[in-house]
Amino acid sequence: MSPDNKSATTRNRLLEVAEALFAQKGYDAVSVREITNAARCNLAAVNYHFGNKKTLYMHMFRERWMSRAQRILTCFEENLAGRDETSSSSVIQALAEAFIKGPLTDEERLYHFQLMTRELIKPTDAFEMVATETMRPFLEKLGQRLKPCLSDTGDEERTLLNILSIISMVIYFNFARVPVSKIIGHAYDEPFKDRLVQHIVQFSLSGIPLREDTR
Amino acid sequence: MSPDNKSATTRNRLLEVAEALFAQKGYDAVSVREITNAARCNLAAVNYHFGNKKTLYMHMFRERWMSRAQRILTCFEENLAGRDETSSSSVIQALAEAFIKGPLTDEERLYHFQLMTRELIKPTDAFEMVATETMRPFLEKLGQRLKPCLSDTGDEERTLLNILSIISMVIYFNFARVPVSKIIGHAYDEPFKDRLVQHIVQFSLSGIPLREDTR
DNA sequence: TTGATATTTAAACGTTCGTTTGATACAAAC
DNA sequence: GTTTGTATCAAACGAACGTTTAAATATCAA
Repeated sequence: MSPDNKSATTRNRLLEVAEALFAQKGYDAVSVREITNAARCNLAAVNYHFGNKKTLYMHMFRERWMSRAQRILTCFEENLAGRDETSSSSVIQALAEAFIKGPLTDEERLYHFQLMTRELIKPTDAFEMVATETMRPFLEKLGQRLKPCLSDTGDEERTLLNILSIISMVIYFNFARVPVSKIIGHAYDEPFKDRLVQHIVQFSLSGIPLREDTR
Repeated sequence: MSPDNKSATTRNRLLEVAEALFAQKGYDAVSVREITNAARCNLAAVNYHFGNKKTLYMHMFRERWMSRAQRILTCFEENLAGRDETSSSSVIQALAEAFIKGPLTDEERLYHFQLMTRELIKPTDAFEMVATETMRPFLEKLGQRLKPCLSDTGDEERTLLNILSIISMVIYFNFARVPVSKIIGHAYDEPFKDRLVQHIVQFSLSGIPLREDTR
């Protein structure tokens, strides 16, 4: 093969279509024939390049999912670089924007969350890989950014729960786009994404706006 | 068949094991043979009682998932009946407890969220059914309870986003139990569930605790 | 007890699955 | 020109799939 002048090798096409199909349908619902047809190559190519279907899945997760997660993390830090890094609202806004607006196309973001959610429901070896190599470092970095902003309650667990709650909103408004769109009544266009980011920051900082007599 | 003296009929056993298997593995990963073996009946029983595999799935969702969602809703209202119904913290606590502690066994709750999450990733006809018959009425009821507590910002959309944010935490801390457990460092025992409920209420009411100079 | 109906059974249907095989094409190396 | 290694191909393998069939069995009112 020529070294890497063209990235659309059979191997790369396989990884690309495998990701789309596995994300949309799930591992068991996608056949090797479906993948190789979409990648315009021979049925045996999966076994030649990756050994078997399962190993193709693992390589796809490592070479596509994790590198994209890295792009989100990079985006988070770039968002933060242009702002006041010691402000809690800056950190939260940078986080929410990295996920909800972020460097990913709508399609990429959809696949990204579909794949991760499938792993959450029924973890495979890919989940362990992602947990140790991507999630934990990300949580650590996020914790380092946020802890200086939090009032020190002396309760490490509470701090973690607060961080996880922010993440829960970011993830929810990303992954449940279809039902959220239906409930709110319009699509995930750019103004609405801005609105969502603003809402997440505000909710994280002060919760829901209450009437004084109903606490 | 005798009317309903014993509920462990072949039909009911099929619905029961189908739910567990579909939740754990997903529709495509479960074979009819696996279901009928687990239900200790003949391979043809699925087609005799339900016509085909897909219809078994739909019946399972209607007769098991939705009736259980109803139990959660009932639990929410019972939780609320014993408290100050006009207090926002009471409403949020009743909601969080209904889901996180709730009337379901750990196994039931796991299946419940696994099935719903699979529908969120890749909706089937079951999702439409659940959305109109279960989710929308639930959201309406929750809105009626919460709106009197919220300061009237005159912004209907913001109110909806606030409600969805509370729901996002409730769902996240339920459905992502495995990674949350790993991150926090211990299991979902009763004290931790109480802790979670308390955290969700507090976070919803006032967000994260901040140092004054880092807003 | 009989006849009708409901349910269960073993066996087979045709299809699709993941994987393997052996042949072929095409480079660069010697 | 031959060798060597990489890549692709069509064809076939056995296994498992969802579904169908027809016979056997169970149930129960008349």
